Amino acid sequence: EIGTEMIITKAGRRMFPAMRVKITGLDPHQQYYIAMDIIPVDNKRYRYVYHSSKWMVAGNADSPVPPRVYIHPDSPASGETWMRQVVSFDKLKLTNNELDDQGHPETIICPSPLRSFFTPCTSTSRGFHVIRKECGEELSPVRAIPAGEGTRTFSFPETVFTTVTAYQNQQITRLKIDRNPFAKGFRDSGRNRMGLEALVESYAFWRPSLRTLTFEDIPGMAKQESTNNEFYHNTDKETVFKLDQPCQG
Amino acid sequence: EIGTEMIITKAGRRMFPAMRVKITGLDPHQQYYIAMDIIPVDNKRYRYVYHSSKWMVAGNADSPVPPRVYIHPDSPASGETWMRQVVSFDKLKLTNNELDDQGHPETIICPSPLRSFFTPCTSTSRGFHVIRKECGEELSPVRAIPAGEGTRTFSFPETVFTTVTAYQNQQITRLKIDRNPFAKGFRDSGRNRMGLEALVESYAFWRPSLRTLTFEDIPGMAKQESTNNEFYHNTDKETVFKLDQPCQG
DNA sequence: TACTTTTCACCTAGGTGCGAAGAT
DNA sequence: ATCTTCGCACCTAGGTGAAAAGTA
Repeated sequence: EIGTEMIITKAGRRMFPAMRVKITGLDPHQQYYIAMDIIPVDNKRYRYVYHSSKWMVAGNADSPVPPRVYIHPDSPASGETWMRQVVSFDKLKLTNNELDDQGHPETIICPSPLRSFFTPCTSTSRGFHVIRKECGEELSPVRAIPAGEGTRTFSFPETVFTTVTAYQNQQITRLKIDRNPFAKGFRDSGRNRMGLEALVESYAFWRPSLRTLTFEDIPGMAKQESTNNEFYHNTDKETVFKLDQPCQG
Repeated sequence: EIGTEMIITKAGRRMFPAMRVKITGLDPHQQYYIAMDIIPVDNKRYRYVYHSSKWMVAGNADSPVPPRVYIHPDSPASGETWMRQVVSFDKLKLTNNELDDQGHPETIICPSPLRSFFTPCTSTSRGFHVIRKECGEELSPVRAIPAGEGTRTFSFPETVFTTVTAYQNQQITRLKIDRNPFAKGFRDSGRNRMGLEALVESYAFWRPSLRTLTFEDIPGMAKQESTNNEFYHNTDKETVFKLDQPCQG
């Protein structure tokens, strides 16, 4: 699998594709928050080496950034509401601006390594959080998500990405231009489109466009789901950042 | 005062200007819904008579329409959140489509008289509802707002409007074009702009662009505020629809 | 040199009133 | 004849990557 790249800017840039999840097994009458954050895969910094088309370790990450949580704008809502349709995080934005969104952090999430010297490739993965709404308790974008009984976190190792300020891998640029409606202005009509389907296949992020959060034990929500959490402590980068295999040239 | 006009369409049309309110006196830690609906001023239907620039009674209204409530998208939220800034209903839309929004009535509100033969002038006024969030209770766009202890309704007689499918009073058209950014393409640069400030003054809807909902007794919220509710049972239309006094010609 | 920020043309998405066409 | 609907040009608002300019 190949980790994809996400642009980060000062003003905030959307992820593409956006995370979309289907939720099953909630208590229909219980209120829930749904939130998302991103966590670093390791404490390394990476740079893209063009001649080998590989991400290489290039030092250690910056000091950790204060936690930043994106609370889905429909929160809180009943389990029934959440389960009725696909939950999309398309309004979420990535930024490298530590200051600005302290005050009004509506739709902005902060990636861990910011203003890194080289292409920041301290790749991040996402955790999904489903929090039972307790009376009076309120979630804050600038506090970490409360761990414990009512919180359950899901993560998807294959949705790893690299934060960049400019795309490094040209195949990723092609995919973004081809799939993102807002980039239509850069599309090549006809030629240069060959192999795009194959490209999509090699990027796990794109392939199953929808992921499922399944709750089998609703009332307690105590049993923590561990979908490959070892992944995040994996020191072997090669399993995360496999070499791009050039598709056309 | 002169009642303004609002376009209604099948797809739904925003009100302009949108209702904006400031809320004071809520319990900061209590959760509240805020909702809005519109109610008919009387059961008459009106038509606009051009040569006299007046709205005249032209029969009775259609049978009443099922209640439709617009729940502010930020609902539910804490009193603190609601009071922090101005609450705007700019996403609310008016429609004459009874069927379509039964299923997904997110941002659509249904005016009482629909498909009326003449210009439907069964003017409607708005009620603002602030509902304390009870545990488990959920508000529905297709049910009437629950009356009683936790609900409090405000109404502003001066914000009466007439639902139309095409503007009748040309002065209102001028005001809309001049003030609504989305109608910029129809603006006359320079001339024809004289007297617009005076026009705004004569339309109560525009004048205080912000209204206040004040709660003096928070815990019970039992005392029902009656801001000129007699108005809505007033049979003298002349107090509602005064003659437009042509400003320029 | 190696990264980051800014600006820009080009899109999507959707809110305007107008005028022609449709409906009753 | 009177009202409603639809398509349209013209806006606002904002999401793209490219390329130029900035930074260290």
